[in-house]
Amino acid sequence: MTSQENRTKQTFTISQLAAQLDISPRAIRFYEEKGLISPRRTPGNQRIYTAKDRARLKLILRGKRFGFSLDEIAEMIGMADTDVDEVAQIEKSLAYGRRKLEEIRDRMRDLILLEQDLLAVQKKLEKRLEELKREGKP
Amino acid sequence: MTSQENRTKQTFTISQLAAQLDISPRAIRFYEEKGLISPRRTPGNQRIYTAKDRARLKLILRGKRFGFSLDEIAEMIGMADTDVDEVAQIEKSLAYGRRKLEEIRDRMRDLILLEQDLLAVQKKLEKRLEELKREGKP
DNA sequence: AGTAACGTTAACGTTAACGTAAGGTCTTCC
DNA sequence: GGAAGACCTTACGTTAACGTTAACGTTACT
Repeated sequence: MTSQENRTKQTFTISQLAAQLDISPRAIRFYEEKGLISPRRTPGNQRIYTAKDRARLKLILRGKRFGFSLDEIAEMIGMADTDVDEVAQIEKSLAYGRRKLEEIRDRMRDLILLEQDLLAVQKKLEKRLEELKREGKP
Repeated sequence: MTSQENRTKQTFTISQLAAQLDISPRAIRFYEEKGLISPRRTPGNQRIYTAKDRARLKLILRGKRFGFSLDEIAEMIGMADTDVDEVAQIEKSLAYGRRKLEEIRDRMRDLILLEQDLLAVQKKLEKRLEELKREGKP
């Protein structure tokens, strides 16, 4: 171990994290601008990300993959309106999160429907393909 | 039945459909520009939507809710590159659709993870809230 | 201590997915 | 048949989520 290497307190630079999560450093900085993460800094002002920060980023990306906007995600994880008092803010986030959980359950069902839709489309395409092939060489 | 009312061949105007699906007529026209739907027209050039068109729109909206872009959706349902020959196009769409189906299965798992993440966030928030309340009135 | 590789902010550019406004056409209903 | 209301196209505006320079500071290595 060179110096600052302590298996539990693994930290990353912005580009390391970006590579791991397959996004750009710019994207990560952008999420910070939006108030979704706030990593600590080195004395030289460079960002340092902990495993927790990484987990949060993964959550953000997951949310994104389901079409949630960054603003929505910000509310879900309770980092919005940091100017109001904390109790009110936390209660707001809790309520928001509960709504989003319901939404997620809806989406589960919806996802199944999407799957069925796509399966139906596939069947039709396969059928049409067979017809065309029969036409081609009868 | 007044005249053109044939329970199976229900048709809709653009604004009727928009209201049903809770989107704007402009959005529907936009999807058409993108090649996602192609409703028939009246002699006077107005769009008429069938139940099939409606189902397709629902599919589009479902796809959107999961973060698929309109271009991706276009490929999934087999309406892209209408200039190449049909067999090739259909095969392309089939392959694309299969990939997307896999993606959907991944997302199922992912959605469960997102749910767990959010539940974890909720627990933390609740805990923090209790702390704050204990502080407030000890 | 020099320098390559990486990091920082600031500011402008880009793209997808519509919104909106203008000006004209259809349909419907009296 | 004429006015209201819905529909049409065209075209420019808007917003979210980054991408892309530019101009400069920091870290790591030799």
